[in-house]
Amino acid sequence: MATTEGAGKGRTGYDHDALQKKWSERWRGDGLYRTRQDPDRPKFYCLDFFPYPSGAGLSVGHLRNYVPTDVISRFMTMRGYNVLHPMGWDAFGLPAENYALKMGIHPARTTAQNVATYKRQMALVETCYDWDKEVNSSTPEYYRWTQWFFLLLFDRGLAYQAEGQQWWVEDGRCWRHTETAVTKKSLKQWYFKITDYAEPLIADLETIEWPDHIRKMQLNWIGRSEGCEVIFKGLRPEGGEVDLPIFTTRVDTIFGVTYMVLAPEHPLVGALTAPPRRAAVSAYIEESRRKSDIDRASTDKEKTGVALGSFAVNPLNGERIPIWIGDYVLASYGTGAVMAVPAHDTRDFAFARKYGLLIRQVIFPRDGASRNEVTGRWVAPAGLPVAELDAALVDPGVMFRSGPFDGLASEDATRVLGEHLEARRQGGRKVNYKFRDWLISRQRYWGCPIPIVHCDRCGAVPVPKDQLPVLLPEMTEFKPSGTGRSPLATVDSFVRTSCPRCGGAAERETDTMDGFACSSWYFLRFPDPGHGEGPFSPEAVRYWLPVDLYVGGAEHAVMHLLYARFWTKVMFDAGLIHFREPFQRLRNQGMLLGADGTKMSKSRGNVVTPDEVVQRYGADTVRAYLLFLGSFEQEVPWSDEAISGMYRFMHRVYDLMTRFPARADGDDRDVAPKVARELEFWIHKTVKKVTEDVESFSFNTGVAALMEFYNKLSSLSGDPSVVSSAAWARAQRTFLTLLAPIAPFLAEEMWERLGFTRHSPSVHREAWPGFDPAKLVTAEVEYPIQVNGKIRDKLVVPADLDEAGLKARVLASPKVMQWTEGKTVRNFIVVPGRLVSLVVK
RNA sequence: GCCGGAGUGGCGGAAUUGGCAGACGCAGCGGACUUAAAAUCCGUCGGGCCUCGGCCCUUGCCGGUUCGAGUCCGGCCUCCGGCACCA
Repeated sequence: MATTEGAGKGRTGYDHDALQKKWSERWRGDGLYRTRQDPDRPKFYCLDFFPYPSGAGLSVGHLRNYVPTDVISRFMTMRGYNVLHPMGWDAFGLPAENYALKMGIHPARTTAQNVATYKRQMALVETCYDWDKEVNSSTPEYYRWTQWFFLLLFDRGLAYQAEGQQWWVEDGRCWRHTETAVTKKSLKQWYFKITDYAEPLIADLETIEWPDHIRKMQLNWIGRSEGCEVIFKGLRPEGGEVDLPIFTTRVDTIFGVTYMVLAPEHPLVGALTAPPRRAAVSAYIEESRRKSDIDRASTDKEKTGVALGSFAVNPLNGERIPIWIGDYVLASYGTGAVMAVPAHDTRDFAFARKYGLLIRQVIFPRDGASRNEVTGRWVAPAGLPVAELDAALVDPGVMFRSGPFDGLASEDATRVLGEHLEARRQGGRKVNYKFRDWLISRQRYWGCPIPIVHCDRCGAVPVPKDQLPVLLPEMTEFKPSGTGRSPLATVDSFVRTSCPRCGGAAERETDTMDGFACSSWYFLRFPDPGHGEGPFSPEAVRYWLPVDLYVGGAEHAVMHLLYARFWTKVMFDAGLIHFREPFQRLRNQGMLLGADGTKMSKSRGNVVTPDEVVQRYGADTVRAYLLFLGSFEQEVPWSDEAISGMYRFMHRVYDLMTRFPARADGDDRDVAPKVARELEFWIHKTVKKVTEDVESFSFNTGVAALMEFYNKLSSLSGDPSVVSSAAWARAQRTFLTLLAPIAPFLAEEMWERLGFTRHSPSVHREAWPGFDPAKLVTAEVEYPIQVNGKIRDKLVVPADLDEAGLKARVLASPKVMQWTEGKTVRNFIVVPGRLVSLVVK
C-alpha cells in the first residue's frame, strides 16, 4: 500500500468516508432495513449460511458471500418484494471451547466479542440485515427450542442411543492428534435416524433449484444401491447354526462364492472362531483396531485377513465355504459381512490370490452368446473356454455353472433370485444405503445439552417440554475428563436430578448436541425470533418460508444441507410446517483466494480484511469490486491493483454526475434525434442487462454493463445539447437506480444532489426500472459477411431489409466480389440480425 | 480409482448457448497537462506478415460433425473440488 489516501482523492469532491457517515446514520434513523410484511406484496426470503463467529473476524473472502445476497435483497426490495434478509450466529462449537481452555475466558464471552466484531465489519460494507431478527444458537432462548426439536425426534422414534466407536487419546486431553497414542473406545451415544428418510431425501432433490453437482454429492453421500440380502448359515465349531446375512448387488454371481469375509468387529466372530484359531483371530482384531480409518480405507493398501477355521453354507447350492475376517469389509455397511466372489470382484480376487483361495468363474460375457427367444435364457457358445483368470471379470454377463439359473442375464438376477430367496425365506430383494444415522452426541461442554434424564427404573426419559431449557451450567473448568465423558459429568448440581416419570433419583444426560442440530432449524426462527410459544411463529413461517434463496460456501454441500432437509421433512410429517424442502434455490459462491493465488490464511499472511480496504477505498468500491472480480461460483484471487480501477470508476461517476447535473426543466427539442435515440437505446439496454445479470448471479457482467453505460454517457457529455436534455436526466436517473444495490452510498448521494428526491425520497425506495424491448430495436443492423467461413466484409443495412434485398447488397459488395469472382455461390445463409454466410466454389 | 467442475491475451475475466473470440477492468506502451512527479484526460493494446488495402495464425492437445465450433461429438493432457475397499 503506497498511500494511505485513495488514488486521486481530492481531485473531485468524492469523499467516501463522508458519504458513508452521512447516509448510514440517516438510513438507520429512517429504518431503511426494517423488514416489511405488507400483504399486498410478494415475499422474498434471502438467507446466508449460518456463520460461526470466529475470533479471526471477517476477511474480504466472507464478503464474497454477504455482498451478493445484499445486492439481491436490495434489488428485490426495489422490485416491490417484502424482503426478509436476516443474520444470526451458529455460536456453539469447539473453537470457542478450545480458545476458552487456552485463555481462560468463558466461551459465552468470546462469542459475544466475536459477534460484535462481525456486526461491525458487516456494517462497514453496509449489508442490509435487519438486526431486529438476529438469533444466536447458544442462548437459552434459542437452544430451548433445539432441545424441543430433539424431543420431537425422540417422540417420533427418530432419536436413539447405541454403542458407537469413538477415537480417544489415552491421556484424554485432546483427541485426533497424530503424535499421541489413540485408540477406539466404545461409547453409548445418541443418533438421529436420518436413514429412515433416505427415499424422500433422494426424491425431493428433483423439486429444488440447486446446482447439479451439489445434488449429485448428496445422492452419492446417501449412496442408494439395490440388491439382495442372502442368509448364509454359519456353522459354529461347537455345533449348531447361526444366520449370517449378507448384502450383495451381484446376486448373479452367487454360485461363484468360494468363501465369506466378516468385518473384524462383526458380532458373530467370537462364536464362529474355531478354538485353534483364537489367538490368531484376536491378534488380527487388535491390529485392525489400531489402524486409523484412513489406513483402513485406503484402496491401495493390501487386503489382509485371517481364517476363522469355521464354515458357512451357501443357501443356493448348499456348498460349504470357509469364513474369514478381513478389515476390507466394513462393519458399518450392509450387514458387516460379504460373500466373496473372487472371479467377479476385484477386491475378492486380490484377497483370494493372496491367500490361495478358490476362484470360480460363473459369469460369461454376452458377446458371442445366443439367446433362446422362448425362455429368454442365453446359451453359451459351444465349448466355452474357462481359462484361469488373471483379473476379476466385473462386467455383467450371463450366469452359468449356476444350476437352474444358467443362461440368466446378470441384470435379471436380482429380480429372479430375489423372488426365489424370498419364497424360501433365505433372503430377498433389498435396498441399502451408504450413509449412516447421524451421530449427534458430543462429549463437550459448549453445546446444546441433550434433554434426557437417565433413570435406573425408567431408562432414558425425555425432559418434559415445559421444563425446557435444560440450562448449560456456568463452568470454569471444562477440560475433557479423559474418561470419555463430557465435562458436564463433573458438575454434580447438573447431573443429579429426579426422574420426570417416577420421581426417583436420576442422572442427566451429559452429552451435548452436534452443532448441525442448531443449524437444522434456524431459518424458521428468523421471521419472528422473539416468539415464546414455540420454536417459531406458525403465522410468520407460513408467510415467509421456505427460504427463496440460500447462499453460502460449497463446504456445506452435504452435511448441513442434508441435515436441515431431514429436519424439515420430520417437521412436515409432524404437521408443523407446510413445505418439504427448506431452501428453494441454492447458490455457492467461489472461494476468494489471496493475491498470491492461495487460500487466504493467517499463516500465509495474505488475508485482506474489510477494515483495511473499506478505510482506503470505501464500501461502495469494495462491494462493486467483489462483484466484478469474477464469476460468482468460481474461485478468484484478490488483487490490490485491480480494485483501484473500481475506485477510479466511483470517482468518474461522481465527477460526471456533478459536472453535468440533470436539469429538472430539460427537454429534448435541441438534441439531435439520432443522439436522443441512442441515449434511449442505452438506457433500455443497460436496464435489461443489469436486471438479467443480477437475477442470474452474473454480477461481474452486470457491473461491466454499468461501466459501459457510464462510458457512453461520458462520451456524450461533451455535447451541451445532450446534457441539458430530459433524456440525459432520464439516463442519470436510470444509472443511479441500477447502481443503488451495488454502490448504495454513491447512488444515494448523487440521487439527492441531482434532485431526484422529487421522484423518491431515497434511491433505495425507487422502483427498479423496467425496459421496453421496442427501444432495443435499432433502425440499422451491421452484418458480418462470411465467405467460406471467413469474415470478408461488414455491411450496414436497414433492419427491415428482406432477404432478397440483403442478398443483392451482399453480392454487390466489392470486397465480397473479390472472393466470389469466377466462382459460383452454392449456398447463401442469413441468420436474421446476426450474420450472413456464403459458400462459394 | 470413481463422480463433479475448469483450461480463452502479460493478468482477472466476457462471449445472447452453434453465429464478428477477447466485452469490462488491471497492467503495459504512446501522447496531453505539469518545472517535475503523482493524479487526471486522449490514444493504443492476442501473435506474425504487410505494398497500410489487407493477409495468415490464435480459445490445453489430436481428430470429427457443420456454411460456420471457445461452444457439439470421440480420444488424450493438466489443474481444482468431492467421495474413496459401500460388496
